Amino acid sequence: MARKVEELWILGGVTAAGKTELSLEWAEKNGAEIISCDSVSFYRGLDIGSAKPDSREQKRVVHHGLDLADVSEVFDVGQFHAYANEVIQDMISRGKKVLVVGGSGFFLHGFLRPVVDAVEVAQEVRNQVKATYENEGINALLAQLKKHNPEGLGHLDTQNPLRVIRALERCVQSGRSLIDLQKDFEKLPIPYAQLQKKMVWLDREDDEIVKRINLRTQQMIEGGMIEETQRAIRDGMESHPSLSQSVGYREVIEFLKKGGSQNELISSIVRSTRQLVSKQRKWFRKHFPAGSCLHPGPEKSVRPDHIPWVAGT
RNA sequence: GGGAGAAUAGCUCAAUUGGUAGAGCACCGGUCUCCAAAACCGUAGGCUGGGGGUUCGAGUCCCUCUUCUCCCG
Repeated sequence: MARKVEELWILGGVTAAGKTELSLEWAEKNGAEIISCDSVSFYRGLDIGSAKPDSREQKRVVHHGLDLADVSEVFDVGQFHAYANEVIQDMISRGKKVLVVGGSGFFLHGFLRPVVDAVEVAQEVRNQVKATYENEGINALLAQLKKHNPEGLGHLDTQNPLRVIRALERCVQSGRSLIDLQKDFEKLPIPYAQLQKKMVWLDREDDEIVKRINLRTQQMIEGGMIEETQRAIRDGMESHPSLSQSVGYREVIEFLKKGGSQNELISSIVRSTRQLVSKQRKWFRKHFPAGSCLHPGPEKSVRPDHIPWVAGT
């Protein structure tokens, strides 16, 4: 008698492809709860610009992964997966199906492969490395890194300040070399291995996506995204290292500072949203299983019972 | 009608006294172990508005045509 294997349903997809509606329909029919995997929807107050499911939609299906942090604090992939792990255990113990929905590649990656190790960098180390970078530049960081890594820096992108900062933090914190840390990292087990992953990602023809992005951006601005951004700024979003650079909010912040017409604002948001879609497509093609791209025709929606789920690893 | 200026990559603009056209952005491709909707790297892209002239050599100087902008009537 085989024991029952629980599933982890993962619905990915590019921005504006229609993930939200499809996820609600599928979850309703299957008695699932949803874990949102959207790096901007994690934050309280960022509702319109992140296209967060609204209160009516949240009433249709129980949602997790929304409103977990303030815009002044960083909610990183490690924290997200600590959270997701707990929520998933709980959902399974309550007999609920688990549906992960989102378009944030790096955060989705954490369901498929290890993305964090055990090294927890203390705030003092973080501050110290940051101060060195700000006062002395990236070369000072590389010099320190070389002391910690007589055998070389492995695959580190030495031109990318963020990568170098992260690398040095981990070396200082752990007292170990990058190559050493890398070896341990490679031994980490596949996450959520006890669950059978069922994956699909939603995409649409470019013309169709552009139409949807145009419409949606217009609606966001009319729906109060500028005011939402002003509130978020007041709550400290600008001190957040990546949130203030996120698609849409970045453009509104610039609009608030430099002015300009609303049409220019909208077209700049549309442009960066299209860039995001392009990056997302590349990510899904590379990291999701072959054949897991769901591509409805123009103006078409997908029947939730017709989703061609593909087994993931 | 008269005068002035401009025309260079998809866009905005560079190019010392005339010496085989560069950058930013966009596009396309790629990287990434806790800021990832971020950050970083790379490729490609031009008969320099058309035609003629001067010169060893013209984006650059001269003539002409076209288009656009501004000013005066």
